[in-house]
Amino acid sequence: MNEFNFKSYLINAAAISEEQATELYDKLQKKKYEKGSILLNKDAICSNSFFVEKGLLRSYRLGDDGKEHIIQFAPENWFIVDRSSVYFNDPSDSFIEAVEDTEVVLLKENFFATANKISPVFGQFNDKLLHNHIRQMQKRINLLLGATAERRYLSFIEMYPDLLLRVPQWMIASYLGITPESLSRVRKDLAKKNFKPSK
Amino acid sequence: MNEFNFKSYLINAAAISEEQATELYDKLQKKKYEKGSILLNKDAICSNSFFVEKGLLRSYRLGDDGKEHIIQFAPENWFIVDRSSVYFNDPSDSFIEAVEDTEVVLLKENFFATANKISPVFGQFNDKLLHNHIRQMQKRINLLLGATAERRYLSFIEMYPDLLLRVPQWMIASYLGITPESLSRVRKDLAKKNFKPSK
DNA sequence: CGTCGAATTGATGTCATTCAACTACAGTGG
DNA sequence: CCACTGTAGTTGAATGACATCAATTCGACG
Repeated sequence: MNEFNFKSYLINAAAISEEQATELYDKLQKKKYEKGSILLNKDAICSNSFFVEKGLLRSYRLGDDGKEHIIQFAPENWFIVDRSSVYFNDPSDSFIEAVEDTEVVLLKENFFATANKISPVFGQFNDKLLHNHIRQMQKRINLLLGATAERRYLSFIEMYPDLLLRVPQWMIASYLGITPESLSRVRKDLAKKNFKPSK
Repeated sequence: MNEFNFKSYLINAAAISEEQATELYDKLQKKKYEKGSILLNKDAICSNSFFVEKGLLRSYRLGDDGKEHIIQFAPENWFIVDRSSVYFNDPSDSFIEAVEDTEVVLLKENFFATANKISPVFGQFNDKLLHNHIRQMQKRINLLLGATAERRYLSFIEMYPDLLLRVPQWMIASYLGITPESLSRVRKDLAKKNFKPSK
């Protein structure tokens, strides 16, 4: 059993009883992916959410300029999914890929909808996830609208300190919307200014 | 009765029966705001959603640089709300302001939750609104990550052609994350390239 | 008619990109 | 075990996109 398994997540974060969580969890499909493998391809219809029990995923898309833009990272205890694709049944415009060897729980598109019939707690919890997602996206928009590369990077460190050590620098740059070269220079400047991300 | 009233919106967009819609609608509070008035202040807790029946609202926040960044426009038939503030009971970090004289329907924070008890259709509809919101935000993030000022502007025209004529240019610039001067130049270039936004 | 904010234009500055070269290092196969 | 290769990261110089600052024009409204 993993340190971060979906069952204890349900109990703790979603306030679901241990019996219900156990019953649900045992029915769910688990899967392992090797580093570098693709969990969702562009143009496919996303029919699962993934809950990460171990490892690290990322979702990204190709911009009109042909460059990768990283949408989200998902380390342990996070969900990742193309919600638009799931909900609207649209072909996805993004990829999901394993950054490390990763173990996930697969949640079919209707997981929360059907679980909601067992207990309304699930519906409420999904609602909470949606709102968290919106809040997080809004923060990101705020940063992209106003902040310099340096402030975006600092805010990234603050929000995802654990990822710093696990994600290659060029992916962080891609997430921030800058080039790897620029990020390298930002880091150099910060070092000069005597900044240490406690690593 | 307005051309765009919440009642017909409920019937058409939310697939709610005419009787239920009528019953609900008559209980709801309506309000008028003059151009320039503030519907929600920063640091206040947002306790309403607003549905615009007539006029135009915008929400915006002040960046760390002290500049306004526009988060959203809401013309007729749109909702506007600081969802994070409503859902998490956080003080809002944004403002909502009337760009034109505007008539709104006020939806208390628990409108959909309580309406859900009348019919699950309301819950489903709110879910749809949340997913639409997420999809729209994702599009915006994609643009901010990759696109030049010009492509952002073109995409704005495509998505909100009606707003072009109603919103002052500096607000569009603010929404796009560029300065009014830059937008002016972008437009000049487009004009030279013989581009006409069919106006 | 005079005032004020919106929009345009020009000159200049700044931040980030681009392109290219170079280093460091991990993985591969001889 | 060592050379070979490819990818990540760094650095420099030139370029480009957008910002800033300042001056001017335009148009709405009292």
